[in-house]
Amino acid sequence: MTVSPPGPALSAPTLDHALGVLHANGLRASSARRLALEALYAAEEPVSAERIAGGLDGRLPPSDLASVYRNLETFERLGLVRHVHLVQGPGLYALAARERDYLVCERCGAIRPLMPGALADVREVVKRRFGLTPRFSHHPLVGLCEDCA
Amino acid sequence: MTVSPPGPALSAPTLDHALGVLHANGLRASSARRLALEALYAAEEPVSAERIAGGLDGRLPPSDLASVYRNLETFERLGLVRHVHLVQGPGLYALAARERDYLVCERCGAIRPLMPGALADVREVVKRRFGLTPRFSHHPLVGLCEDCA
DNA sequence: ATACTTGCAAATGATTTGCCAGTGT
DNA sequence: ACACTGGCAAATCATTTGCAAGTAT
Repeated sequence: MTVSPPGPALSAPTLDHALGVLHANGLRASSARRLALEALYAAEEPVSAERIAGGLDGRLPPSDLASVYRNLETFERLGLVRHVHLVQGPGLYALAARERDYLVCERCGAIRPLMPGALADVREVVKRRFGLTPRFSHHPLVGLCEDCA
Repeated sequence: MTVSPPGPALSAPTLDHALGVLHANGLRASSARRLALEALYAAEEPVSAERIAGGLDGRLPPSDLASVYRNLETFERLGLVRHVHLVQGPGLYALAARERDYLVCERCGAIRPLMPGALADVREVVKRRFGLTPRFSHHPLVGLCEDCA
């Protein structure tokens, strides 16, 4: 067990770390996988599989969409990545370390990422009262924003 | 303005009432529309457009799926019907008077309809804190149930 | 060498759209 | 009559699956 190096290691392990996790699980570090991971590290916001396959609009070489989906699923299984359903449009993927809770307006589509913990008490109330633990990072809290209500 | 007759009028207006609303909006009481409404009145639980088109598994004559979707949209516009997205599977439709809030497990798909008001305080907290008014009757509260957590 | 992977095409599921013939009023 | 509707086929969008050819280890 090694000591984490300084830098963004804890909040968002490096690409090398991700490749290490793949290797540790008997999976290969193919160029397509490297590319998908690079895209995820490069993107500031959650991105769709389509945008990853498009090389983030040309910033990176393009790759096959079906493979991107397959690899994203693999990354999720390994705990490296998480995706969120923002109600309209495709699912969006981000590094697990960048996971966030979201609020979405069902009418205008406005998306609002929240600070970690902002919904902690809501989650706790729902869990205690109904035995269901909400994951607003996967299925956001949906409703009408002030402008649309 | 007439006085509501006794009976289930308020909680779930009759089929005749629904047809009256159509008429009052210059829309026709076609047989396809009658059928879709009959299915909605007959169904105990929210139903998919597909099931309505199938005549509720044969209980009623079948009709065209695309038309069912178009008519359900019309009914929603008139406030007669509401649909809910239960995360997996197609949208489910029910008479507006039968609208309910739902809890859904993202893993096993378990669906739990709630008593009216059960989430009133949660909705209120989210509204005050973030300006977003959740509609758990349209997009349920999603998370992990006790068995899956 | 030999699994694991990719890339491409085709299938899937839910819903929408175009269009013309049919029908309620 | 005449606009509103229905029915049917085709299109869309996001995602999945099958499979033969390619490639990391």
